[in-house]
Amino acid sequence: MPVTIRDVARASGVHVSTVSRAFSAPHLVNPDTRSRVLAVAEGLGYRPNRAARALTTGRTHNFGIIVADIANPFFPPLIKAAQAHARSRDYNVFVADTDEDPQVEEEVIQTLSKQVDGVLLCSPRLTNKAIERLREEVPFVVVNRRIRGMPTVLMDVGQGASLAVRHLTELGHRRIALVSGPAGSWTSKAMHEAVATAGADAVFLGPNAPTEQGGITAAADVIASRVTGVLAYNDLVAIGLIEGLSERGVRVPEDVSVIGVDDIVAGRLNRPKLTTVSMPAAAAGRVAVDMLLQAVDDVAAATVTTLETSLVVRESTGRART
Amino acid sequence: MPVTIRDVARASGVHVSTVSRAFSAPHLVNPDTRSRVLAVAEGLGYRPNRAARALTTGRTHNFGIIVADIANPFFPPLIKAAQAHARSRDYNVFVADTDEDPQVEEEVIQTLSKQVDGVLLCSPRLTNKAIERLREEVPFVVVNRRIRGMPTVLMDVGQGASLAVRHLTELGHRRIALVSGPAGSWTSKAMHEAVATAGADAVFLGPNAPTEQGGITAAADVIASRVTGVLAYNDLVAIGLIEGLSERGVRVPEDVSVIGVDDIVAGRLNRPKLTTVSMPAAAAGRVAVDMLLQAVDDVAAATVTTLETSLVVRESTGRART
DNA sequence: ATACTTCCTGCAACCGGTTGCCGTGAGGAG
DNA sequence: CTCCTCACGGCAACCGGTTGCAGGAAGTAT
Repeated sequence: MPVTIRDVARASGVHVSTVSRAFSAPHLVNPDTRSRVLAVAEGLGYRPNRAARALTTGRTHNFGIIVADIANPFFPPLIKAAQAHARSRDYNVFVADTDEDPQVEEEVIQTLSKQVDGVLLCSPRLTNKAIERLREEVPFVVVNRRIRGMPTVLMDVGQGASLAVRHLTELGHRRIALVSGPAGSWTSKAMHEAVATAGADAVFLGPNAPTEQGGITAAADVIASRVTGVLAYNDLVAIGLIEGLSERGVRVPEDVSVIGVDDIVAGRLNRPKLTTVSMPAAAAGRVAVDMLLQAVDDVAAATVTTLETSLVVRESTGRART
Repeated sequence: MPVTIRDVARASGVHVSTVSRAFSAPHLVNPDTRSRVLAVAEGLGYRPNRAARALTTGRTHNFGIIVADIANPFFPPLIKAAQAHARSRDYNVFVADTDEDPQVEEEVIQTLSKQVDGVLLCSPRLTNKAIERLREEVPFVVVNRRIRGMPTVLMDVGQGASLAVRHLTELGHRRIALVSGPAGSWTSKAMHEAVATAGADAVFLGPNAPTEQGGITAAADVIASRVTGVLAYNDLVAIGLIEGLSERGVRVPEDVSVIGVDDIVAGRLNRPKLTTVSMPAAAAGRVAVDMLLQAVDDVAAATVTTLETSLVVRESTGRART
């Protein structure tokens, strides 16, 4: 029922190969013939079948984006930017949610591998080994995780953490806590290292769940540690922490300053408005797609792009009481 | 380089058609042969190419989900649920963001049409006419918009609005405002009608931008209208409204009760925690995929599924002052 | 022993495009 | 006028699978 290239050929009195070339190799066909063919195609409502084309060209013009949890507010802006950028390059994108399950992640990569030219792995949960192996089947670009020899886009949370600590010390805070996230994540490590070397008197609290509840729970530890400035693993934790502190009569920012990471919408809506390390998620999405486009024809390239983060000062940080 | 069905055939000494059947029609091949073929395939790391398969079967085993804005917190849970459900039925999903642009929406549908078995249109911005036309090319299921003769999943905001109004009247509020959203949206109309017939003394304020800023701006109108209960177009508006009211010295819920719609994360994080009409987004995603699966082989079906909403009472509503 | 099933497998066409190769005819050079 | 070049477009094979058809082998009924 759908109109194919042969219908167009028949209707315009040329061979299918000519129709094909009219679309994908214009310089090889007489301008008059071409415009006639295009007119007929238009009239018939013909659209080239990309899947069929992929069969011979080996280019699907599709990408895959794999994330652990679409509903995590950190990812949608990244996906949105990546998708928009891909579209501008005439690529469509599959999006798959692995529900934090490495097993699912592997399966998804498998089923996607033949229908895409490359995959964006956002904070993958698979082991390095598994990723190396799957790389044989489809090109990857990894976001927010360091894997040797693989094209990578990193958002420099370490640098962001330094910014945050500097901001706190400039406000006069001497004792600072890092309320960290799950043990062993790349992000946690980078933050830990940055805070440790930032030259302040630092205490490390955690691991904690990377959620609002994790922050609420951590409030007691923060109070016990007698710090006046806190850098939280992410905005959700920061928001929970502020809530936990206020339940215990500690005020933000009057008594304790709190900084989050991610700059999600909820932080801007929070009262006090959250001071936070803003992640260049949209930029990361675009860069990753660019690297994917490059990886498509130049398999060897294994660049590492590191994106700067920035500090957004709002209302949850203030001068230390003297 | 990737291993094909012919490689497997050669390596296991059978014809390609036998390999094909070993995978997709097991009952047609001798159990011994089958297990031998599967073993060889496994050893070679063979994966059937779904795109190639689609060419002959006419089933791509892909769906498309089209939304106006992935970053709108309402959509990710829906996408997540739809994707997970689709995966359990062995379907992959494309996700496309149209940036609220009907033109882009149409283009995206066009390029996707041949690579998917159906498309989920979430709150489409296209005209009915355009959608009817595109329907010729690919089956649709429409979410959150009413289009005659088309499979549809609706979340009953009207019923949710009734719930909200009833909650307010039970708390003793006599004058109620509906702070509506953009003019002409299906949602706005449904809410308007529900509030108008809910039997309270109602005033209608708007149209407003469906954002936090829209809510802040509407605060003045709300105060001027001397209501004590408000139903906002969505949670963002409600949060903005609460902020706008508090800037003007009006307290929530002591002076005015506010109810939102959507139940986004930010509402739960807000202070006061937002009372809201919760939308069954995940259920909608699952149901929509089920309808899509059905539409794939039974083009005629044009069911309308309406999902109930529920009221989540938190802290932004309270008893009217007597 | 013959005829009829049933089960299994091979053959080859086909899905919708792409592309290397070749033939044709027009135009330019000599 | 002849020869060469080259732009154009047709032919057919191919991409990786699927599937209707047919045929051979084995089993069963007569």
